Amino acid sequence: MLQQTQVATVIPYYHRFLDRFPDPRTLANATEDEVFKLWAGLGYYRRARQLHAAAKQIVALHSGQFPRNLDAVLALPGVGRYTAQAILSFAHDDKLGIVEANTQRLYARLLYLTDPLPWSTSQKQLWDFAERIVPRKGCGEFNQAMMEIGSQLCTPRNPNCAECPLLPLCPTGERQHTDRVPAPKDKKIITPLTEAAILVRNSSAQWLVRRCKSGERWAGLWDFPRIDVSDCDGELGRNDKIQRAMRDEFGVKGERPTPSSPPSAARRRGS
DNA sequence: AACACGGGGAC
DNA sequence: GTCCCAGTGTT
Repeated sequence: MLQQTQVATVIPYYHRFLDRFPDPRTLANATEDEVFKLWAGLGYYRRARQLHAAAKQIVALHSGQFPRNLDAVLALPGVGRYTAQAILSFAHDDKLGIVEANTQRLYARLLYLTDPLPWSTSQKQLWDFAERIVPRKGCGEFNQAMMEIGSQLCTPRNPNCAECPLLPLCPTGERQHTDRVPAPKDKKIITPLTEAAILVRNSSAQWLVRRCKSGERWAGLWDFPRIDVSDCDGELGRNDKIQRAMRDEFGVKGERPTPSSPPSAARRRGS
């Protein structure tokens, strides 16, 4: 859950999830639908599917006991080097380093690493550093302490170098170069997109939904019929494309607006 | 190496 | 608005 998601956001989901799925076997026996239900709203839904698959793998290959060995943990779906080494260092104090958002930024500054962080050469330097600095004992606590310094003091903007115990060891902080190390990421280009969602309800208050196709956003998830109308010019063009999509893509015969039928709010808006 | 994946927090 | 978040898997 914590992959690319802030701790404070995760906490309520985490409690509800563990309440329902307290161990790998319970999770493995659940349906995907129920797993998704407790994940809904968190985003990155692939993680839910992978966690479910990981639970099944733990039952199938490890008798329902979470594996103790690095290669076995790394082989779980959705578990990469960071997650595997975090788990084993926290849970068993294995002597393993970690690089994630917080320690990546902190270690880049301690190394005065000016290369872009996505470069494989940068990643290697960060992981080598992470593995080199961990103590033989108390490694898990050390890793979490580094993450805490990264998140509470060594922040992306305006880090609190004055209160940082590592300032004497930090060339970036000493030179006040925290605004250029690590190197700022390339600006993300946003492509404008306008979509229409079509809400169809029958007399039993059931709503029409569909499963998103692969290659499409939210592939495999359920959604209202939804189409890209970015290329449409004005309400008439949009409604026309929506009508066609309803018929051709979704096989639904839309009720044609007639002058006699009272115009709904949705129709007026062209939604 | 670059990209997709999601929703929200912080400023 | 903009940047970023306890990354991973795929292309």
